Amino acid sequence: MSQRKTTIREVASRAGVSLGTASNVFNGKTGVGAESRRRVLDAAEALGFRPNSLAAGLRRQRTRTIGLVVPDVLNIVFNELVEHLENIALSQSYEVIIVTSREDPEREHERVRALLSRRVDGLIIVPTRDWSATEREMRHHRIPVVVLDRVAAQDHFPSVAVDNAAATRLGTEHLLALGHRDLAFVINSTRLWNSAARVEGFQAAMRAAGLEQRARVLLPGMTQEETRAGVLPVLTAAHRPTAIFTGSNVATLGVLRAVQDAGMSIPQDLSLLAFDDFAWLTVLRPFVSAIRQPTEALAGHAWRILTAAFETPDRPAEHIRLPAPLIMRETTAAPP
Amino acid sequence: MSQRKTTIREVASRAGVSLGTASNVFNGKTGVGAESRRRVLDAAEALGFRPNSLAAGLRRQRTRTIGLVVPDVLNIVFNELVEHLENIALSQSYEVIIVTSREDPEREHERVRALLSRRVDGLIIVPTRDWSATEREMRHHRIPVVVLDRVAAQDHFPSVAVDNAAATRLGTEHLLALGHRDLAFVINSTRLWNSAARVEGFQAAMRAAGLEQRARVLLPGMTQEETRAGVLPVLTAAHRPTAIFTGSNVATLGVLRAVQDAGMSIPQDLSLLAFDDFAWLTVLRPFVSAIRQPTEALAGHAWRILTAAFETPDRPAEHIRLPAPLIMRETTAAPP
DNA sequence: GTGAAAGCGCTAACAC
DNA sequence: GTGTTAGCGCTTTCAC
Repeated sequence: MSQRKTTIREVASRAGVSLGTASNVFNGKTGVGAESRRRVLDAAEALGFRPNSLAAGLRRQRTRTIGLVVPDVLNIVFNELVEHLENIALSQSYEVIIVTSREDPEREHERVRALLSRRVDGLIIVPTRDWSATEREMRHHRIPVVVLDRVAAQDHFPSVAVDNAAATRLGTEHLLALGHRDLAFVINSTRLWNSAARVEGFQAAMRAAGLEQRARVLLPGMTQEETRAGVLPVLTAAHRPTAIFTGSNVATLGVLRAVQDAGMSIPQDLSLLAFDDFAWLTVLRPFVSAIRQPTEALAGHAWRILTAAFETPDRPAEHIRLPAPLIMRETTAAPP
Repeated sequence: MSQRKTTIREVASRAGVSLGTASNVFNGKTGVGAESRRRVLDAAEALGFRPNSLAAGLRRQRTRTIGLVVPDVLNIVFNELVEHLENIALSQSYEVIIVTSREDPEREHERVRALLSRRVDGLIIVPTRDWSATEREMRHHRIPVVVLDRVAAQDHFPSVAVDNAAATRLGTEHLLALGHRDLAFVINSTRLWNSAARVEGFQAAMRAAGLEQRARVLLPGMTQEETRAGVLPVLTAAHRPTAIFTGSNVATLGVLRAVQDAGMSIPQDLSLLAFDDFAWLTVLRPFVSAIRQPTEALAGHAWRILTAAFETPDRPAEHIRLPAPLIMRETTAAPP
């Protein structure tokens, strides 16, 4: 389609210098005469020269590109992570290529292979439930990797996330202090390690209060619609919970719909505490109480660890866990 | 950092065939013996061969990659567009590289240059307010481009968007039919062509009703916070509007905050109609009436036009305008 | 300070 | 059906 792009060779010849000198100019190498430099830059400008990063990457064996694998790009938490990571990358002249796994292990594996083909220098991944094939691939290729958000108890790769168990323990204690005894924790699945940790924190707090048999855990599914359908019967049953703690924003949305279907009001009939906070929760009623993930700090750590691995490939894996603050708003009150 | 990756040459030698034959296998070329093919595939598997797409792209002068430029990745409309475009791309073995301009013309220009350096085959862009430099760059490089969402009256490049003026005209007529006479249209800026069209539709409907002097247009700024600050005084003034029509989701968020600050209730004190619809609008109260953009159809058209340009570089620019349906919910009622 | 030349990994043209 | 070779555009020695 497009006619041939101008090459560094053409720039050099127009500037009357050798190809090597032109290359040195574009790479900020010292030892190029001021006059030559100026002429190269002028020629590049005149010709609209855009260096071919394919060729540069091939030759240099480094692309200054990192791959970012997220389950999807509609989830606010991942959005924020992407946003921060891209800003950091740009400030250090790196590029980031975003791919999505859609919670599908096969697609995840395939997307990672595509990233590997592009010869990214490193990978930051929010893994799916079963990412063993992906993980094996990454290890085989000995590429620096940081696991973000959906971390396991002990990952082979360095990892960064919030302290999920501590966060839900704190939230549960808050609900307990309000007087609630029948609590339900709603989350998509416990096959995600971070979800499992959230459930654990909930159960630990209930156990500590001597309430383990009233600690219900609902696992309605990965989608908002499944959550709605799964939670509705629980809400309308005789012994219904007086408070619900949702473990993800997808679960929160599903529960809100179920509450709506059940014709209940929050917090009069039911208290609600959500994991993940964002703008709409503070402007439409009721203002939902939530646990906020410090996405900017998470992104910062992930980046730091990844780039440190570029310098020192065999450094021991760091595992960062950050606290997540609880923000009380209108949806948490004493039980009816 | 990483030791050398395995190359097609090593695969070929392990399979006992020539480099060219191995290449033919990976590119699905006909004319390779079944036996050779099998051995190449086995060798590749055994060695964990990942073809270097930098080298392939360099040689082939095509990357099967398209660049997608969006203002940011936190806006739900752009998220949906990204999501759909990535799915379409994948289904046709294309890759998409997403970059964000953050509403900054310089950053936009710089990001496009990066995309050009990567030798993407084509570009889909949701441009910033003043993208003349970016546009010039694209034209200079003669790369296929499709302008998405933020289209002008007559773009040089093919464009796809909703029919903004028709959508706001429809919405305004609805508000008028409810009995409102004092309307305010709130949007971030009219420097975006699509915003200008939305304002026009609003004004056209007001004019048709003989109400042009009561048609206020508020331009509080690009952020949610600026919107809140700019709208609040209007809400608390003596002659306040009885209905507000917001021209973007950023404006909607800002107006909702201002309404909150003013202690008003919707729709009792004020009606609200929003441009852009999404999940949270239907689950938190009040359920906001909105105009929904058909993002999947928009993405589909953009893709179709771009890939058509790959085949036929000089085809005349198509300009698609889709209708956007109005979804009435709880925030629009008769004036107080 | 500058230039010549090799080669990164691959595809495509061509010879066999 | 298979092998050989040139060369995509760049960076990087290494001479000068």
